[in-house]
Amino acid sequence: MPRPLEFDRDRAVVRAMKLFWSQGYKATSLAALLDTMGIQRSSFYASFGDKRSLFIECLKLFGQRTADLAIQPVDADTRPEQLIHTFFAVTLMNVPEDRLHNGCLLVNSILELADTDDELSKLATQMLGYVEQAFEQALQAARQEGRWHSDLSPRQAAQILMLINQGVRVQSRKRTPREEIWSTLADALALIGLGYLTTQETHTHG
Amino acid sequence: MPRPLEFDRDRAVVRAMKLFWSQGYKATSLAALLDTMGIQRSSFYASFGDKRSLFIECLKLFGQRTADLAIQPVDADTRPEQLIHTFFAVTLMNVPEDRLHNGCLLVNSILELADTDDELSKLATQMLGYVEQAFEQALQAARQEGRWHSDLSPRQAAQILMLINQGVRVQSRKRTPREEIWSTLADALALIGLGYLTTQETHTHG
DNA sequence: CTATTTTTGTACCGATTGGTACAGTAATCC
DNA sequence: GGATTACTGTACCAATCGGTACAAAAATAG
Repeated sequence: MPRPLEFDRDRAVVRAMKLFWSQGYKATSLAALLDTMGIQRSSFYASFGDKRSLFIECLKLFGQRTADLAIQPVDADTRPEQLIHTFFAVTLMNVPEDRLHNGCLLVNSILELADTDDELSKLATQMLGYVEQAFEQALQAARQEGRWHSDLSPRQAAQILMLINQGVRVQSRKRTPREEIWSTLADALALIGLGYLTTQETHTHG
Repeated sequence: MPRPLEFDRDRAVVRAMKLFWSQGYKATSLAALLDTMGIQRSSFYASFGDKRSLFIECLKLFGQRTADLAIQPVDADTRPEQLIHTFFAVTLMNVPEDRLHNGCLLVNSILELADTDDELSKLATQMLGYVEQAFEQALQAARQEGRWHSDLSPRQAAQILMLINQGVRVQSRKRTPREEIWSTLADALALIGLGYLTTQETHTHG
């Protein structure tokens, strides 16, 4: 009976996410969202209900994607160095210039909304927590199978890893040169016994 | 001839700074500023010119205060561990609960304004750079006088220190328990050869 | 007193905010 | 065809935004 399918909903959410990612929640106006998503005002409220509701969708999407990257290679012969290396390569190094300067949507949102919208900030914090958990589990597994040795517990190492990760996202939001971020990151990882990166890494811009 | 002095200008700036610090630049309305500063609209524009100009003053004030804390103890017998320890104790640990959750105004501003106001974001980045320079100079001096030994250069260590610092500010903007931040920080510092902190630190709330 | 200047207190401005309402159109099923 | 539903497009809403204008009051100096 009805007019068949909607427009491409998933694409629209991804586009909205990218806009929130670069501009922040408050600074992204509804008009800008409609423009980027390529839909009309009426369709927007019919499909997403609210600017805030859409933002929640975006946070969850971003968090899911990020956590997936941190879990991905769980086969028994990959060393944790490789896991960490891949994570930072995909989310930081092998990323186009403009996306690099966006930092991390979760970190950005936590800082922006900590005092104005606790609920949203908490959600972003929670999503980032999943990433830290993924780190910890990977290190835990690696330790049990003798693929990682350190004085630190997996928990401790994961926490420091998240500290470093957050620091890097701030660093990339400034316009710090790629190579400087990379080399500092490499130095820091080496200290936790997760050294692996070299400064001669290829820069594949996607 | 004229009506004598103004109101207390410095106090007003400090109050504005605290508001920006907790809420961010965009989320802080002029009405809220006037209320906190205790002045009238007309006086505001006469004394500060602009919301943006006032914010610049606040960034510089905050940056100056923070950098001073990082330079302060330069006498020849203080070890860099003590310098770092004091820095984090004063700016993180011995701080009232509400202020802890504000994070760092510079970091907050860099993230919030990176895409909407390059000039402000650059300014915040610059002020934070002074802090990193202070770290580096302290480590440089300490190394020359044999008070610090590490495989890392002072530059490298200062960069990692800033990475950790930024990570900690994000961590405190989430509502991570004080003790957890502190212990992770202690673990991280120990790795750069700047271990000093203990988890039994006194919590002096000012 | 008068002159000068900085306050206070309102009133107002155009622009933009997120959100609602609704008429018209197009695409499907029966 | 008619019924139903999802779209486009526009008009509109109250609220808030940062900023300006200006009259009245208050505090100094002479």
